[in-house]
Amino acid sequence: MDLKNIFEKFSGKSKIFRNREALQARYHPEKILHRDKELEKIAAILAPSLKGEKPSNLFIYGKTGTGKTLCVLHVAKQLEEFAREKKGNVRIIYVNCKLKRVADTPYRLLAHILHELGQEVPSTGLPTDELYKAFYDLIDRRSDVIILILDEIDQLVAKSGDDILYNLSRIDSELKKARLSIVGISNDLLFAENLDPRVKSSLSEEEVVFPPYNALQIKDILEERARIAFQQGVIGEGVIQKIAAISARSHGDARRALELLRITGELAERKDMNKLTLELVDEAEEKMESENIIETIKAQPQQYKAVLYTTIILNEKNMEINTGELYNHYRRLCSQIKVRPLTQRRVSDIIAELDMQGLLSAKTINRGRYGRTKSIECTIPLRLLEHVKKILREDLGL
DNA sequence: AGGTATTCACATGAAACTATTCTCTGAGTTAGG
DNA sequence: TAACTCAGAGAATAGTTTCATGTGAATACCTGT
Repeated sequence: MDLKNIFEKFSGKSKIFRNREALQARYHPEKILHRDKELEKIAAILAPSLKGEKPSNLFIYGKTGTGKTLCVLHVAKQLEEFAREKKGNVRIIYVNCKLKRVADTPYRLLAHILHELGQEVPSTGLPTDELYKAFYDLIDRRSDVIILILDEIDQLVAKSGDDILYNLSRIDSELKKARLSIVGISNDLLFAENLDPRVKSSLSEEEVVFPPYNALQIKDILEERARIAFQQGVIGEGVIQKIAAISARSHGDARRALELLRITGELAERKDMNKLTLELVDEAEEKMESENIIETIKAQPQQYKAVLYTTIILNEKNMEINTGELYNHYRRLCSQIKVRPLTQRRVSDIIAELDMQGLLSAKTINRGRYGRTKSIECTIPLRLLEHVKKILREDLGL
């Protein structure tokens, strides 16, 4: 294989891409399409900060890939710039609560915020109260309006409860000079339902809901980005429509649509073609799915892999799998690979988690006199099964 | 036949435990004056 | 005597285990006809 060829292909000017960045999730386009209403509403809600008043707390709902984060950051950025020109004191802190080991617990969230504000704090060892105090002292030194954006806040609450939100909203009322308002962003539309009523009422003073994009809107977005990302004329007839249709079918996720477009482009490039075709879209869709599955499997902890492997094996034998059966075989596997088996209680949870991740499907069924179990099925597509088994065997040391 | 009561095989929940990582504190130790 | 070392107490967190309680329909068991 001539590596030089490959490097040349990638370093030289691409026949396909002009600016690949434009299709990446973190890319911030200048124009945000089909979100005028939402942008205006958010801006209107946050605007009082320019006068040094505290904006209402704001809650933003919408499924993944509906542009929530993008819009909020867009408004925030402009607000901050505007405030700087007018010598206002608006500070914006953006935190993504989902990031593992960054901001997914109260302590870490506060540590992260303090870090953003320029104060370093040890990663563990201190009582959380100390951090609340540090945060309080730090922001109350100046009479700023602070807008705290908590992205994927549902993840945080799911993991560590809503105490943090309560405490944060209380901090505001204790501040003497500064003002703190909170913008929460959530993928889960029902998120606020099981929140402490006090937190709920104080946090969702205002709400903005982001509806999913429809196929036409996604088409516009794709076209806009494609104009930046691709060389002229490389996109074949109907390619964009097709991608838009695919993603509209699955709740209008623009992020996935853009990813699909990018992968299609990459396939074209790798195959040294000079046009994106409909067939490539199909191929890209399949590739995207495969990659996602393989990645999530590789990222599983060992015990999860063991559970998954047993289900695959049992599933292949066409046996009806329930929790008990699975657990017995799992134990056998554990002794084979010399791993201490977990309790059934725990395995039951692991099954539920694998179900959530879509690697298998588990339905609880009642068989009356014969008890109650989960009927477990492996949902990994057949074409990947051999590959997956190989990976699992290797990782488990079989 | 119709109506209860049981029973199975787990599910689901809550609390307690274990291990790891890291800070803080104060007692004891050391080196220099 | 000031600086340093080091063990022990506390925290936060993840991942479990232990203990306790819940579930819902297929059966077993009555009951009166």
